[in-house]
Amino acid sequence: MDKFNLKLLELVQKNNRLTAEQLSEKVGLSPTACQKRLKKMREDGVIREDIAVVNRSKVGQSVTLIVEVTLESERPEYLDQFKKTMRNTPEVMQCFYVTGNADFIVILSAKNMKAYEDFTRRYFFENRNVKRFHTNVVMDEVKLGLSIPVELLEE
Amino acid sequence: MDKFNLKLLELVQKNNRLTAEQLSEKVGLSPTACQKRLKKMREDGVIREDIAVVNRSKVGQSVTLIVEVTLESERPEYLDQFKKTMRNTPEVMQCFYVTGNADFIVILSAKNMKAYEDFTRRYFFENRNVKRFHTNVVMDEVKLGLSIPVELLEE
DNA sequence: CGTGAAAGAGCGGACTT
DNA sequence: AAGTCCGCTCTTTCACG
Repeated sequence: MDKFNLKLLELVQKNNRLTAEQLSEKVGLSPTACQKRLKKMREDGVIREDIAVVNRSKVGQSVTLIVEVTLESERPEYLDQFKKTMRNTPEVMQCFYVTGNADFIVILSAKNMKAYEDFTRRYFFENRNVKRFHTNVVMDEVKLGLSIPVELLEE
Repeated sequence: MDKFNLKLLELVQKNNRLTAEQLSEKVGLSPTACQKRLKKMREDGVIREDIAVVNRSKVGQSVTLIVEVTLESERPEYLDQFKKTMRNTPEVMQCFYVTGNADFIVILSAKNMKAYEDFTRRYFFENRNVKRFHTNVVMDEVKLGLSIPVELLEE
């Protein structure tokens, strides 16, 4: 993790379709060196995945919700079961197991509030292990990213 | 937005480095048709960006926190000021303005708890407009994505 | 890490349905 | 309007210095 790799990460976190040549100009290495480094970071799992981000509002997904979920029991088998369900549920974009008042924080996407109501029925009300949940409706996506600022990274 | 585009979106949301040929096999169109469709979706903003996702734990960012923030005043000028600060703060990965108990939900990344403590001092305790905040420490990133499930999309 | 050649992928034009 | 085929160009890849 030297400054070249950090610079590469900074760039590809914003845009992973830059060519090796474009990267090389900004990084100060040869194109091939950039590619070799990126390949290694992908193999090592430093770069976890390369994805396209879709604009929700352009594909009929107009509401985003953040739900705090508390389970009846925090026994491992119930936790794992809940995690598995969240992973396999398409509406769920993100899910975190957390300390604090709630057990899970779930970020999900829906076509409209009716669709979310249906979701709560299926996954929360009909799940005996869900003790309670509290819904926050997103009014403004102030900032939305998965990127890590290079200022915070270490060599 | 026909079924071909939806299939393409499904694929590139998981991996945008697939070649046009690989896509064509799964989609059932020619490679060129896939490229043209993707190009158009990028131009139209349906695909918003193409990014590499970095594994935080491998670059010295070991803790993720989800914070519910309540402001003293919800007057527009204060809201906007807080939003602007969040957008410009590198530690903040995501920030949502929400209805519910809190005003904002902030997802942020830090090197360790000490670094988060410093963060709270700077941005929460020293901000007179922050009435209270509640921190959830992420123990497990169960699911982490910005993707939209294709099952939910409409043609 | 850089160079250079070979293989592969992307891009655009012309033609077809 | 959209898809396919084909050829050119740019990119990636890999062996070697």
